[in-house]
Amino acid sequence: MKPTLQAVADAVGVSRSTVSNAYSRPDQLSATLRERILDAARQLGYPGPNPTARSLRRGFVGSIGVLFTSQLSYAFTDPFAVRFLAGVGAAAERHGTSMLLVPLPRAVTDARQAVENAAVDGFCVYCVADEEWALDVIRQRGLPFVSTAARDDASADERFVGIDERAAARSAAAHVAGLGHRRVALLADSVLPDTPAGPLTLAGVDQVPHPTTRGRLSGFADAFAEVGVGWAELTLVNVPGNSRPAAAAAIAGLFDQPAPPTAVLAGSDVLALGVLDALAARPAHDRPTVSVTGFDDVPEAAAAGLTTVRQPAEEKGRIAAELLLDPPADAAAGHVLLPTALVVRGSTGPVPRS
Amino acid sequence: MKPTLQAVADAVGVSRSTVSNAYSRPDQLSATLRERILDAARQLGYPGPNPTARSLRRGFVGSIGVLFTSQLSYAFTDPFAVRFLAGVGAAAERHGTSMLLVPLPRAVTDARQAVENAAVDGFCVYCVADEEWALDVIRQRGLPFVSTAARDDASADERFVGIDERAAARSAAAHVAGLGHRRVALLADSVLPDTPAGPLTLAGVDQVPHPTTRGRLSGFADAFAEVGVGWAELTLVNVPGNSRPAAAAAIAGLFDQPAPPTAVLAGSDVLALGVLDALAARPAHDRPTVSVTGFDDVPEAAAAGLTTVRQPAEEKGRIAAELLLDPPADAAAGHVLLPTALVVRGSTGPVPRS
DNA sequence: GCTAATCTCTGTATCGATTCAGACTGGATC
DNA sequence: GATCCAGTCTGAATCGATACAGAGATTAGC
Repeated sequence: MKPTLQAVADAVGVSRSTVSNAYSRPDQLSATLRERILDAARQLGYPGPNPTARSLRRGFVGSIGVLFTSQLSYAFTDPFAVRFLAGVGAAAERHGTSMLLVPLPRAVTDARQAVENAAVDGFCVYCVADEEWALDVIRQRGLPFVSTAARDDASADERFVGIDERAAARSAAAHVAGLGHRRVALLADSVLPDTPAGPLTLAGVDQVPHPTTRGRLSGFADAFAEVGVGWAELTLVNVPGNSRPAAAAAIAGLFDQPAPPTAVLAGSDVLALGVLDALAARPAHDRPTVSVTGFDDVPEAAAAGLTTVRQPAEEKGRIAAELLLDPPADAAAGHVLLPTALVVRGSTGPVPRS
Repeated sequence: MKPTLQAVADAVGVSRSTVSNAYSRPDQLSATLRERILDAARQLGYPGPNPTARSLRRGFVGSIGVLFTSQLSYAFTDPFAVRFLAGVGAAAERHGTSMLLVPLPRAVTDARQAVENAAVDGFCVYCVADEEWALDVIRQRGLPFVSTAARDDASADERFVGIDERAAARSAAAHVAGLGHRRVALLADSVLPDTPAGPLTLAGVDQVPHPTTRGRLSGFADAFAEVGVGWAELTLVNVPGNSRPAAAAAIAGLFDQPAPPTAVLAGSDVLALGVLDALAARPAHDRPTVSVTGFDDVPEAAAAGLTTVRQPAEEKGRIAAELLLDPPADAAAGHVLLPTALVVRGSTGPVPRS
């Protein structure tokens, strides 16, 4: 059994308080006594104050949680998420705070418990799916949090960092529309929960539950509405999961249809790269010329020559953590909108004449 | 002030124990009473048992620490580290355990404190630099840990997962030696601590403090010793930090020297890619033909056509976490050696005749 | 009908520290 | 010589739960 602080106190013949002070408040006792205590502690093999006990008494933990509403391993697979984490990590480092990555079980009840049991002082919520229940739990616990997806019902004092998803998506779509494309497919991850991969008919974009996805699809639709292409004329394709293979599989059949799309607007670079994969997989003589756009501008996008919308990934993570760890006095400053930019590369071009 | 478990007990008129049981041991009380308690808790806004208090009493935390003996942001920059983390994450997920990423301040005293204060049940130590002090602290705390770098002084019961660095490196070097290269540069991250970038003279490879680096350099040296090229004839190049730009900067001057190396063996893919960057940065007419090898086989390596040594990254992370969370009864099983494979791609070729 | 087993629930001890009001000592101040 | 003060150290209260032995009430077994 490891000795406790009490054991050290007994060994030196001082009170528990004094030993505690030797560790946490050196100015509260004479240097000589402090040395004596530290020596005794070394001799006894006292590992220093127990972090958990300390947290309990102090009322804070010294670590922030990062919540991915999906598999934890996903967080490391998605290049955008990784860069986001890097940003959070940089801020955490600056504040001497640890990051707790909490895996969420599939079952909602278990997932709620996971959030309830996380020993953290606050959460950065990186949203990849519907997260409302998670925010409920966090609020219930009375913990501060920063969200990265704009929600309609967000109260004014909720901290947020993100982009104008709709405007950003619109810029990409306007570029494609400007190139003359009118037969267009929109590709998104988990348009509706538990829906199979492939084309999907939806009365309107407002049916999409996930705010980020809804925002991007709205932006795409906006740009095409402007050139006279209505929502019903756009092909919406669902991908279950944000991965290249999933996107490739979901889109594959589309190009063999009577009037295939001449452009595919994807909700993320990962999906867009999957589309490029699907195209590359076809024999050269049967490979349609399709314009493809992504979203995020992950490192791989540049290498693949993908036209995409850039958003500052690390910055997003860094600011999310900063907002959490060092909340601005002004509530308005707690709502940060980051800039985006359309990055045009080789993956988009004019409609081929055929 | 959030209500405590006691408050709920009072509201319902039962003992604290019973409320506790309602949460943690539903089988210890009648279903009806349990419902009554949970209802009251909801009404009062009780956030559920305080995770810290619970951890203190239970004696464990439910999370494992991942220790990077370097900047935390590095962990997300190095593709190999990211894949390692993904593996740890997958295992953590399986066990319902969280991962705590602990940033380490530069100053050793502060860094020690960070490890002392981490609320975790054990550590996966991903080594990027000398870690001996960290292991000391962990041992002192009496926490279990798994290391990924083989150390000479490791006691038999210490858990470990890694590769035979020396043999793996040797395979790469043997390939290059077989192609006829004799003027060769070895590139490694932080050969000696706090040493400037660039060529470095070292009496022998045993002077390198970091076991992983030492292992790989030894392997390189082994292969060349076999074809009659001694340690002194090899050019050792130090890179401060495992990054492409750093590697490019460190190697840049080398090709303008009288008898430039015809091959560069790098201690990691990231460094090797940096070498390729440095070469690509030169004007075409002044670009020497240099064989380059890496180590790890990160995703980018394939795209760049880099010859490298593959080691299973996620597997390493997964097994590290498994060894920690589910220790094998047999001590020998706690020491896992993963397979490696030489992957020959376009970045290596015969010595050009000039 | 009596003992044993089962089900619920309670009370007390405990996890390992931090906090804060105050006791004590030995100068400095006037 | 009384007062004040700064510097040290102590003790009791507290953070918010869980563990475990055991008290009562029921049910089961024979």
